[in-house]
Formats: sequence, structure tokens, C-alpha cells
Amino acid sequence: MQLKNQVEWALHCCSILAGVPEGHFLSSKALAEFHGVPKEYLAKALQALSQAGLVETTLGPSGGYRLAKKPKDITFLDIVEAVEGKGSTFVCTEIRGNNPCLPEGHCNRGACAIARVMWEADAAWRAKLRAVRLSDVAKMLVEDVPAKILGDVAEWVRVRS
Amino acid sequence: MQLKNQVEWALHCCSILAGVPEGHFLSSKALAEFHGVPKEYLAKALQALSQAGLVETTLGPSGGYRLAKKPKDITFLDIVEAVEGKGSTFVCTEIRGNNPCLPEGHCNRGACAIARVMWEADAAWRAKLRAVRLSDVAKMLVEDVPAKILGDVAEWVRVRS
DNA sequence: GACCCGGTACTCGGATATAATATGTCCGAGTCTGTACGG
DNA sequence: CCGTACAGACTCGGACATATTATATCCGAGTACCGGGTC
Repeated sequence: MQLKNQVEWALHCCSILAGVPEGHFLSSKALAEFHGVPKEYLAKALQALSQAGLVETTLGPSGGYRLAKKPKDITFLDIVEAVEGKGSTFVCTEIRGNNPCLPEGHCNRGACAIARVMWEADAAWRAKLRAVRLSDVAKMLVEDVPAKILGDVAEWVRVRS
Repeated sequence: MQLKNQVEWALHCCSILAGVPEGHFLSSKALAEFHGVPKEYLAKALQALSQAGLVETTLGPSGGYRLAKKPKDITFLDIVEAVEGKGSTFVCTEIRGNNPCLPEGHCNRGACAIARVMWEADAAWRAKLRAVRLSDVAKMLVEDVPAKILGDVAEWVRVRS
């Protein structure tokens, strides 16, 4: 099991979009160039974000994407679920129903014990992702990345938006 | 992203193997019949468990599988990792390195902020799985499943092992 | 009667096809911008 | 000089191929059991 690359791309793109000046948009082409990934394919990830209502789009020259909410109101989980879907990582196919020892017409009450455990773990994963907001990334970057580079990136975004 | 069906099968199989009488084995054929899944394919999941050292095998008539450790010493994480691999669900491809604003020869120190968050969530997921042991499943089943059925299953296993 | 030996049937393990999904690419519909023209 | 209409170019969005992974299946190597033969 492995998350799609698009998840990583979407997260990085949102992190960049958070720095787009008010009222401006950043095109998928610019985002693709910035991250060094195929433009056409990255567009699919951005589409998913758009359908999830996380980003807004505009067509035409100087069009592109921008966040639809404030960075404070977008969680990692929002982005991950937009790309990967909201379904649980574990799906119970109820194979316990094939148990030959079950009496005819037996009906299992509630979820099976194994599924419960797996779903709990899944919930813990999602809880961790829900706890981190896009605004938190900005703070981390300030600590990690030299101010000079941060400034250059901001300038690069400003020019392309 | 979705876990393989084999994970579910492996968990259920281990839960059954925990009830095999001391010194006996249960064949993949029996496990497949019990769960109503293709025998040959289930064997792959059991192979993974075997390679991970979770189960022991014997060939020949009355051969098959049995747990290599006590149910108390086998966690859900052990089983999941045996089938899915130990790799993180999130892989960082370091696309930040493609950032055009980076000075020549710039070397990123430490993991990128986004990867750190994703890995933390992954760790939380694994921690939940590590906290549940195979022996806990037996307790849950006692609460969920009528004693009559539990007894029938134990008898079924005894006959086939 | 006890021991040894060989055949048989059953087991696991890895190598091999098929289906589903993730990855990557392409083209068309729509719209904003910039310019040229007319008032 | 200002407003308007139009052409162009750029955007997103979905439809279309390819690569990788998951699913399912098959066959061979190896071993424990069982029966017969021998001491």
C-alpha cells in the first residue's frame, strides 16, 4: 500500500498556493515548472482539489488556481482525501460470513473484530492529518528554509501570478 | 490507496491459527475453505507470513501452518507489515529539490516539512496496529460471537489439524 | 513381532498469466486579455 | 480621448494510451505417512 505521488504534489502545490497574492491565480503550468513534474498529469491532482472545493479556478490568460479557503481552514486530511478519496484504507469483505460453522441464516451483528481494529488505526491516521493545517506548513518552512530562499520563492510566485 | 485483500485474509488466518492445538498444523487448503477464498492465492499471503517468521510450516500429509510465536507476542502490525511491507505509506520524492529558486549546489537539511507530517501520521497508524495483539482478538471474539459457534469452530479446526 | 525400506499422496514454494489501478499524454471547450476600430 | 467589438492566446477539464501493481492460477520440489517385505 502506498499513497499516490499526486498526494505529495497536491500538498506541495497547496503550500505554494498559500503564498499567492490576494486576487491572483497561479497556473498549473507554473506549478508544474516549479516542482519539476509533468504539467498535464499534475493537472489531474489539481482537478481533484478543485472538485473537492479546496481551490478555485479561472480560465484565460493570467488564470489558474488559488485557495478557496484560508490556509488556516485547510487541513492535510482535506487534501489527502481530495486526491485519495475518503474511503478507509481497510475494506472488510466480510469473509467471516463464509465460515462453514455458521448456522443457516446466521446474521453477524456489528463489524467484525479485525475490521474494528483496522478502522481504529485508520482513524488515528486521519486524526493526525486533520490536526495539521496548511497554515502550519508556513511556520515550519520559516524554521527550515533560509529567509533568502523563502523570499525568492515569494517573488517567483508573485511574478507568475 | 487501499490495503490488499491479503491483509484481511492474513489477519483472519492468524486468528484461526491461534486456535490450532499444540503440535498440530493447519493446511492452506483448510484455511482457504474456511474463509471461502481461492486456495492458491491465499497461499501467497501465508508465504509472506512465513518469510516474516510469524508462522512455521511443515510439508507432507497433516502438514500446514502454525504460529511461530505465542498469540500474545504477535501484533497486528507484524502481520500487516509482513504482507504490505515495512515501507511508509508516504514516500517523499524530494520534489522540493526542483525548486528553481534554489541556489546552485544547495543541500536540503533534514526531511521536508510535508514529509514529516505524513510520516508522523503513518507512525500513528502503525502505533495503533502495534498496540493490538493476536491474543486480544480472541478476547473480542468471545464477546462478539456466541459460545456455540466458537465451540464449533474450535472443533472444526481440531478435526482438520 | 519389530524394524527397515520404498511408494504414494499430500504439503508448501516459487514461477507464470490476467485484471485493475496508477501514471502519463493528448486534444477540445471556454474565457480573459489586449488591440484595433469607430464614435 | 473613450467605449466597444473582435481576434488571439492562454487556461482548465475531461477523454485517451501506457506502466506498474494487485489478483488469480498453475506446476514442480520436497517430505511425512502408510504399507509391504525382511530379519
